[in-house]
Amino acid sequence: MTAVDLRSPGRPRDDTAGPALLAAARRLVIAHGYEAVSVQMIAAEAQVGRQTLYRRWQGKADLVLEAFLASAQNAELCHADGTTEEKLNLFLGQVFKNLTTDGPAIRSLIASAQSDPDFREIFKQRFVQPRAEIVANIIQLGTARGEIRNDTDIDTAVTMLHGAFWYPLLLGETLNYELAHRIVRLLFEGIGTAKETRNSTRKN
Amino acid sequence: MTAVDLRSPGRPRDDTAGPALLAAARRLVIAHGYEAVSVQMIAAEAQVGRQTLYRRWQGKADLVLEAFLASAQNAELCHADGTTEEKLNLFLGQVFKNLTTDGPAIRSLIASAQSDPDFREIFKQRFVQPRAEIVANIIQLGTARGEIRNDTDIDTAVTMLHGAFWYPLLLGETLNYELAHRIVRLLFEGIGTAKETRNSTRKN
Amino acid sequence: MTAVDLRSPGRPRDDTAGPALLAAARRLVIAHGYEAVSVQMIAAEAQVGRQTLYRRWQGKADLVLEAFLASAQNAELCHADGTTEEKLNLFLGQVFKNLTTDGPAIRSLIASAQSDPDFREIFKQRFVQPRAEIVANIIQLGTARGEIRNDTDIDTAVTMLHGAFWYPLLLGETLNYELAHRIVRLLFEGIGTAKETRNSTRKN
Amino acid sequence: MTAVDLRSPGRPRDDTAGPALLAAARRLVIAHGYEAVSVQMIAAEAQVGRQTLYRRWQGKADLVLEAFLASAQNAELCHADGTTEEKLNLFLGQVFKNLTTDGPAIRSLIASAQSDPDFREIFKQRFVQPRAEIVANIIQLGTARGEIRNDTDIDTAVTMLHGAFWYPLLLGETLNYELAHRIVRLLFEGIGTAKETRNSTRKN
DNA sequence: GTATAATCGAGACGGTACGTCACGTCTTTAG
DNA sequence: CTAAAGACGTGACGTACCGTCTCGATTATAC
Repeated sequence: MTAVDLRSPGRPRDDTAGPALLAAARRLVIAHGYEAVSVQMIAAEAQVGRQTLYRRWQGKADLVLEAFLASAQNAELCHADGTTEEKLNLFLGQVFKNLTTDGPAIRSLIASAQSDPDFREIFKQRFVQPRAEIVANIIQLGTARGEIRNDTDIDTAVTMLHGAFWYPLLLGETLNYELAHRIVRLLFEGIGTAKETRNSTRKN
Repeated sequence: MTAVDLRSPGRPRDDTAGPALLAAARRLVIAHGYEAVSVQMIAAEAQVGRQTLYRRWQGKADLVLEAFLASAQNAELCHADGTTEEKLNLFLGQVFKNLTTDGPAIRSLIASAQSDPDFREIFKQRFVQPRAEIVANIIQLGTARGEIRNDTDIDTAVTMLHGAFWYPLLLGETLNYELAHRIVRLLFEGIGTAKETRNSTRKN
Repeated sequence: MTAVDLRSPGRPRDDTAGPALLAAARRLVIAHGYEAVSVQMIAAEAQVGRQTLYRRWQGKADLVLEAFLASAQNAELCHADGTTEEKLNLFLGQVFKNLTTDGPAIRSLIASAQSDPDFREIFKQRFVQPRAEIVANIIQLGTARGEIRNDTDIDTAVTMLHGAFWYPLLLGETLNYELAHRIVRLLFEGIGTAKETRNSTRKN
Repeated sequence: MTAVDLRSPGRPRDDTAGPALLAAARRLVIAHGYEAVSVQMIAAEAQVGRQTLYRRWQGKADLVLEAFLASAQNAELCHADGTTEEKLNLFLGQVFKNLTTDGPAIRSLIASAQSDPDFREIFKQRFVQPRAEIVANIIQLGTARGEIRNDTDIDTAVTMLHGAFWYPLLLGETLNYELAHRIVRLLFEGIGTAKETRNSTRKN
């Protein structure tokens, strides 16, 4: 009774309002795209007052971002067995699957992210970083198992792997399993013929 | 001599107005970002009527896109001599250099591109495609010269190379020569150890 | 008691905004004329957002009309004593007095009214009709009192009396008491000499 | 050849352009109303450049006014025989007939006239005055013939007669022969009963 | 109980930018 | 020098959102 009750007086917030807004935002942005959706529409869809939204988020961008971060959260797992190549295939395949539904919306997001550095930072931390770490882990494990060259530049590899799907995503091209496999394949093999010259050229 | 005179009647368009608008748009968007710049401001900066802008472009997005497309146009051909790797390094280096100044603005652009499929298509055709072809050519030439494996999946290679800079660009990370080199290096070498197994696995 | 609370939810309209807009409109239109006054100016003069204006009226015409309708509203009374002729004199005199200040603005109004049938209808209902009824009442009372011929065509009489001031008003001529008296006089006497022939000519 | 040729050099004005513009203006204003017709439309309808219009008139109002003044010119003189009452009936009937077609357009005109004093003056001189004189003449002749009381206030009578049709015209009501007759009748008879008291009341 | 206080939906508020329209002027080539 | 054509700068229009504010009503704790 003493320290327990720190709740402020007054009517407590409606716990259903937040989730309802997130869901509404997701639905509408997927349906019509970020720009075409107004704060008004989201609040109406959630059957909530507009002020209730502003009480919880800074504005549209803030809300919509969270709506999709939440949805992308479940990109965990991937601690599957199999070779490193198989694991990367699996990872990329899953990412592609998610982006098939959310793609346009995610595009909308990264769009808005461009106009706001803070937004971009949050986006990186909560959306990009986790995925980068998964890939980094897979690759690192691969080097330990001898499937990945142990002088591999992991950061760059991660960058390329992700770029390989961000790029077509942003251009509105379809992401399918076949592309995923081709990307992973290429990443493993490289395009060069002169494999043995590597050590010498690497010097400088 | 008869065929010479195809000019339409009426006062000809002011040839300085278009470039002035493009330049003004570039300047302002670089300075303040896409969202913060209004059509009014651009017209005023260009010392031109607002209607003159609408006579040449659909709206702000259209104009600003072209402003940066034009600036990127001079990504000249890279018919430099040297090995394929050197050429790719050079290409990527140049792209990075351009993006160092225009990066934020380009980000603004691709942002807006997301909300409009038509816009995205134009963006692809005029900004992405030309660069993709340059890289494709370089690689193709490389296969002929034996520097690139002749079973290389060129499309995927191009995708990866571009993704490799779009990705950090959109995340607001710095693009420098060192990254360019690392990307090209990795693309050549691949990350896999089992180079000899390639032909067998490639079968399916 | 339950029926008392019919107020709609949401923030109530600012009761000062409407009158402020009307007053601003009146002031500006009198000062500069209808055409020279923009919606922007009126809103600014009233220290009110432009949208607040559009929330209450269809547009400039609508607002300005009401601004002058309101000002003319106080043309009620006239339930003065006296003979019918004195009452008509009083009525017409009052109308003239009002039009002396508002004349130019009213002209602006009826001007715009011509281009919009809806506008014209409103104008009739709220500006013309009430006055017509006042006059009709005065005349009807006059017939009961034996001051007006009981076979008088009241509608036509009303039309003539009003036309008698609309006409000079629209032509920009001054309206004074003397004119008012002359009109009423003429209306009473008629211009014909052969008063007794009336019944016979009336037949056809 | 010497003194004869005072014509200025260069291409001569196209004499058909002016009339074509007037006709086009009349047609369009009758069809759509003054406000809805743009200078552009008139020029296009007349198959003439826009500048050609501005070379001959100040602007739309100027042109349209002349277009209808010209059309009204043929309000021929009504030197018909018959009693004064018959003549006034005939005159008013003709005016009403003209206004049946041109009414809406004339309304548009007087509308615009309100915003421009010069315009209004021209309108009065060329449209109103001639008709006023016709009526004045008829009445004057009537007094000579003993059909009109010789102490009649002619100016006021003229004003009332014209107001009697301007008023319903501006309110968009139909003008027909029956109304014309009722107006003339009322004007002759007056509405008062006490005809014999006239001379005494007239004193003051 | 009765304050006090924060929440809720609703909607008006002052702003700002948008894209359209018409204006009257200016600038071409052709006659 | 005029003609047709049409681009030019200007400025008002009405619409759409933005983020804030102000209501009455509701729902909790605190006295």
